[in-house]
Amino acid sequence: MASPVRRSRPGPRRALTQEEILEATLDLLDEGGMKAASIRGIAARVGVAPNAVYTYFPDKAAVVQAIVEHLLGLVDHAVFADREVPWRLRIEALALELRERLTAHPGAVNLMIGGPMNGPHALALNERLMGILVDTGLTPGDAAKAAYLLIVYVFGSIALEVADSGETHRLPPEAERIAARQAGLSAIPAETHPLSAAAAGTMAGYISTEQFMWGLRKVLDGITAAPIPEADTTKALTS
Amino acid sequence: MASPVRRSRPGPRRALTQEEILEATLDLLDEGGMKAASIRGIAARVGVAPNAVYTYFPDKAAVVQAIVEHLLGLVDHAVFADREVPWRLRIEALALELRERLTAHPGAVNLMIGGPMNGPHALALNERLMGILVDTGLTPGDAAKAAYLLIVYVFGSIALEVADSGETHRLPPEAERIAARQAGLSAIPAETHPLSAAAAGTMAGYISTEQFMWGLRKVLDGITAAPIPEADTTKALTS
DNA sequence: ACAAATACTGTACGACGTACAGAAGATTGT
DNA sequence: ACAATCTTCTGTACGTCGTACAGTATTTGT
Repeated sequence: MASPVRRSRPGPRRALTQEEILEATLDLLDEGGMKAASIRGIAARVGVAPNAVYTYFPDKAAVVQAIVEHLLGLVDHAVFADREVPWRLRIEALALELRERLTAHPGAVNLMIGGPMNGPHALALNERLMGILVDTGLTPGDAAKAAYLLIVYVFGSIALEVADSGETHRLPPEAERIAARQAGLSAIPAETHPLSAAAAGTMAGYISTEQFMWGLRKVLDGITAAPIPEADTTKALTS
Repeated sequence: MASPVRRSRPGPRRALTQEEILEATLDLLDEGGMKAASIRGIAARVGVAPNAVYTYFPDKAAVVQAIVEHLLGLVDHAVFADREVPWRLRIEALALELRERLTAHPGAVNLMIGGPMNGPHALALNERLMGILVDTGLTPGDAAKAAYLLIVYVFGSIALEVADSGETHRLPPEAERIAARQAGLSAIPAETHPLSAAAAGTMAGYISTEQFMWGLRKVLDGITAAPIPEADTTKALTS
């Protein structure tokens, strides 16, 4: 064993902390989008030479991963542990919280989808979701599958939502984005796409909170619904 | 009006086509991942100077967008138009087809989530899904919402699946990826995360076809399930 | 034959991630 | 107290990226 607790090692004191770098990165991400969050930009903002960042993180991918973890850590799971609250409410609140936290930093969402979500906070989220789901009587196996289904839905919604606004670093208000979609969708030719043309109004709201909640409730309905026996089409498809 | 059909304009004949460039890009994407699909790499592969690519596309973003459209275009929607087939089967087959087409090019999936999916093929997919859903008796409004729910689920699943494997340009076989996840998840501490630790086996299969189909069926169950009246928690949440 | 329009090449710029070498600073053993 | 040692940072540099600019070659319509 080496020295059990090394209070300090020889060498100058660090001018920064990992947190300071992450804060700076998040600021840059919010102000200028993904392309502004460069190693050189981060270094400039915290006032060091570009390569000094490599003292704190081995490479840029590590910074990105840490940012993702940092953001997931902002979600206070404990709030949703109260078993007095109906379980659907707990999940809906957790999903909304996640959506708010993440859409506040659109640039970071793309980074999140760019790599595996293995970190401790991602695991904690899984544990929290499973905890709520087993309370409903689901078996651990089904609870895990349902937890992932919810994760896929929430993160998929968020990813498609921020992607819809393109490279913007700060999402415009929801009403504005819906109006922009409305304008774009008004050009749908009714001859070739009658259904979409008729539902253009609804489609403009694909990225709305209302659609998010609607879909979430359908997912929750599906999780609790009795299985449909004749719907097992596995054999027909994998032939 | 200018000349209605300009067969050819002055200037040398083009040495390439947009399709050739897209093919080359897709090849590079498959061989070397996102970072290999550079303008310079594409140009080298088709045998021109880097900036010659700008004759066919205004910038790299346009190439990316075209790639996404190209991939979506590979999905043959017409196959799923047959109303004789049960609607759940049609949607499941369409979802599986999409998943297969897209996971075949993991590098392209990240690009897809990076920008809005406005193209004609994305719209065609929406129209196709709505067509199947209105066949079940859904109103056009609900059909649109349900179509987007399905899109979110399918693309979210795919995005998380390819993200789980990191930067690999070609996805390893499913069994291999599951085993890798299993190994990683075996380190979950049972004291702090008892549920996850107990369900590690199921969690390893989060990226499996089985989980994909399980979730899809739950979503379909949710879409067809009778609404749960007391589950309307909107007021409690938006207070 | 000539002028106009187009497709390409050559070159170059700024920004990126990051490797390498060296200088400055803080702690340790003596 | 001093020197050895280890760490943190700076300076510099390399290779790669997207792409702007100017020039050259090729095809067309007149």
